[in-house]
Amino acid sequence: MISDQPITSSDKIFYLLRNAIVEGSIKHGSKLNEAELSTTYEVSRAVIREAINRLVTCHLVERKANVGARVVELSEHGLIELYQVRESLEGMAARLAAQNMTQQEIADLNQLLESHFATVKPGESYYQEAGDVDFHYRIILGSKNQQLITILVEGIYHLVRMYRVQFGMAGPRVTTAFDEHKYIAMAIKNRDAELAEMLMRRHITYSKNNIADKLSQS
Amino acid sequence: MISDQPITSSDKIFYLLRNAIVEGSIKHGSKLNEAELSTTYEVSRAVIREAINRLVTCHLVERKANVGARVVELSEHGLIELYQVRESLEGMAARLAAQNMTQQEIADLNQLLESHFATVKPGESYYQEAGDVDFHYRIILGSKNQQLITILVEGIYHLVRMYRVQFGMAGPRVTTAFDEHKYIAMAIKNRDAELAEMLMRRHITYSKNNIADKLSQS
DNA sequence: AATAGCAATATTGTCGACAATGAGTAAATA
DNA sequence: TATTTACTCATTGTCGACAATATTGCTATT
Repeated sequence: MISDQPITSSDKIFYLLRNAIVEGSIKHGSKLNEAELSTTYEVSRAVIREAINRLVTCHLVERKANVGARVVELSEHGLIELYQVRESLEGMAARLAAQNMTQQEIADLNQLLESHFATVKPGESYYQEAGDVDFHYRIILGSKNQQLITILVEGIYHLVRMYRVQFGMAGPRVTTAFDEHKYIAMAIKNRDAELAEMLMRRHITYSKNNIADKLSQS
Repeated sequence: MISDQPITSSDKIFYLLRNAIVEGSIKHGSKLNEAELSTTYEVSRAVIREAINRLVTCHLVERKANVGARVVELSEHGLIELYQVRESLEGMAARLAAQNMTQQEIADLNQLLESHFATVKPGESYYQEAGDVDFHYRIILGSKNQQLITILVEGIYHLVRMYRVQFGMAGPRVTTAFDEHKYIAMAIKNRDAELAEMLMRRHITYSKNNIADKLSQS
């Protein structure tokens, strides 16, 4: 799979801004001033506008006519909504993955889990961050449903990452999440679409509740 | 709910183009030439670009750097994928609607069904077109999940309509679809989220299969 | 002092021109 | 004749300036 790297100016600015927004160096809810960005990044306003439009496309930014663009607001309520959508879409992704992944892809998925099991120390948060995302991505791509892949990879997942980073969601749930992943992988291996969907939905519901608990404490 | 009408030039062009694409007067898969559109609609290329970007946002158009924008291609395979996503998202919408719709909204929903039942003659395709969409919209909005609403109303549904129009999907299934709607509404009225989701998923699966059968005949 | 209206300013929307890139064509070479 | 290469043309990307709109701050009036 050849990934076309950023050729155009707007591309670069888009990636820069997206990173800044996800990482929080541009705060959520803040306004994006075109002229200002234009001078700081040393490109024309047209480029900035183009980049902002692409940010709108992935739901990281909202724009009002004649008023301007703002980074989306983050809230506990918004996070719940996001996870409800994830539950629905990734459940379907798991179902389709059980039907459509090749034997090779399934083997790779299991190998990924084993390598994680080997390297991860209990209580370490590495797994949650990189490994978890990796696992979910493989299943999403394994669905082979382009519509689904686009919505999740280009739309939802940057928002998910934004919440993870800015709400500081790493923490425990490492080992339990690992087991959940294991069972999902097993269902896929058995080509049990029903079960794969159900387990994935439970997996996401669990982590939603886990997050909601944490937030209400703080 | 106050809907802000098209103020800006790009707005108008966006709506015009979207209509033309959905209705098929701009063919699926065809290229969008910026200069050409600019002269026919008598606006600058900037507003055309803006409009095209918004079409990209609702997945009706795809753009490649330095090459240009094309209307998405329609195919039987693409339609199946679309309906899988609908099944997943609208299932969740029905679940949430059962939890979140007000008593008033539920009453209105039932009244809508009754008025359809009164006016619709068997074999008439009116119901499929307007009534079906109306029913589904109410449930989507009833979910009260903004993320979900945006994805479906701004993204998926224009594509659905595009397939409906251009693949000529009206046909029968009127009366059976009506019954399915009735049972979904009942589940929502009883606040049975589980059942509402299940029935909605089945409803969409049925119509997917119905369409697939038709297409393979022709 | 509070508010309404108005003027000044800041910001976004739109425009036409130029630069950069891709696509198509014809000539040149093997 | 097939293939490569250089050139031309068509199309998209980027720019700075101007127009239209929203926001802000001031003044006047009650």
